[in-house]
Amino acid sequence: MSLRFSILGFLSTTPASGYDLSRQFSQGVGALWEASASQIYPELRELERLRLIEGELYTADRLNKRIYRLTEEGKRELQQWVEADNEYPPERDAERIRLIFLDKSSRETIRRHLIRHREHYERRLSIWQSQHDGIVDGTHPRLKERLAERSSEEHELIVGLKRVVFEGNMRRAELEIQWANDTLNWLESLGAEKFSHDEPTSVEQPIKRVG
Amino acid sequence: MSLRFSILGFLSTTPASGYDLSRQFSQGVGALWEASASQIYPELRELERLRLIEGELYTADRLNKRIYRLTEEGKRELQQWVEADNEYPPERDAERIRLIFLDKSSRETIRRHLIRHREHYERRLSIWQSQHDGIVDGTHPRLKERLAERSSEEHELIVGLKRVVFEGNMRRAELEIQWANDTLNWLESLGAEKFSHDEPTSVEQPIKRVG
DNA sequence: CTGCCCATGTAAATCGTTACATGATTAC
DNA sequence: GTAATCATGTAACGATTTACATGGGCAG
Repeated sequence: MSLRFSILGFLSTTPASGYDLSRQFSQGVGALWEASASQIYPELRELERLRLIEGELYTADRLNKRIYRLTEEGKRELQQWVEADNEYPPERDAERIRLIFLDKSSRETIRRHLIRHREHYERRLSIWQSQHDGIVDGTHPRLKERLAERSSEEHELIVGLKRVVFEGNMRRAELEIQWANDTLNWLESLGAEKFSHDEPTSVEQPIKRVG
Repeated sequence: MSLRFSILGFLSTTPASGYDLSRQFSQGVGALWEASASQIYPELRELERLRLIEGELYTADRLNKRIYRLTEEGKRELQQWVEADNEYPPERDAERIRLIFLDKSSRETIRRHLIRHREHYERRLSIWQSQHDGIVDGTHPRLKERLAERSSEEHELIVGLKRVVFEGNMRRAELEIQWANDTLNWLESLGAEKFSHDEPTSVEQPIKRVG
């Protein structure tokens, strides 16, 4: 159900077309919830059928697009969902499973995994960082819209909630990067000569010079 | 495919029945990869069909159970998978989405979410902590088995990999707990009197006394 | 006139959850 | 005897991915 409410959440700030949403769910909103176009279009139909959103055909720019907006019922359903207790997903971490069973592989292979792990979270960090920055410096376009229709005493809470969310995610990414570095250091510190079926190195492949 | 290889990984240490596996995937292994019995039994059949595992009927204790063990082909497939680059799952975080849109709710509701978040990770922490402890103090039964059939020079790496995995997860949990506390403090620090549509209080529900 | 972005989808397959079903053994 | 645990599943549903399909508008 979370895709449903992520869409409602987005539309609670501003109306949008399916295409707008599919771009947002692979970029902006995608920093917290990713979804593909082929998921979004059918969900929009279903949401309209349930009268939680209403679509209006928009032909002003000569393109046939449907712009969806929240209904009052949609607002109520969204509000109910955001307040409800979250059900945390089951733990499923493929990279940890790989590491657990990487004990028959070369140091170099383990190193590669840790480096890729670090790189993955460096990319994540930069995404979350840029979202965060847009929020605190006031350039985030939908946040602006959202603030515009709320009283100024509310602004600190509205901005603050979004800020702490992205700060939390940045801390997650930083942690993964640090952990990967710590683990790389630990790996280095292990006796380097012992059982290296670490690919054929210069030891295995001496350059034979004929005198 | 990760369930498949999590099962192969488990069986690479010790043979087990479907029932053994389904208990493990909701307890021990479940600390990294959770799965239900209804997922595991069909997957075991498929793995047997692919000749990656072999089942043997075991009736010694008067119960009809099938004990599965890895085939040589299964070992090779597992090794290949653990070394392969991990595909990180798309970002999908329902609790973050809720927080982002909780800006129309009372402080008390937001507080409740943060407290439940902290509690969730406190439970996770205790699970990961106990796995970790079993690994470093040498009481983890399957780790013992795994070490028994490997040379003693390998032991430091084998134990170390499992240790760093659970240390990493503990650090994740600790981070979430700290973040939740920081965010609770921030929430407290916000002017407490402003716009509290903090549940219907005595202000909204004055007791009307007929004179 | 070609390729890219806008715009909207469908179909098949995979993966996972929830609910249900069944029977045997063991502990109280 | 009855409840818990052992042991193995099936069926229906829901969520997601991947691949494919189609057509209009716009810039070089």
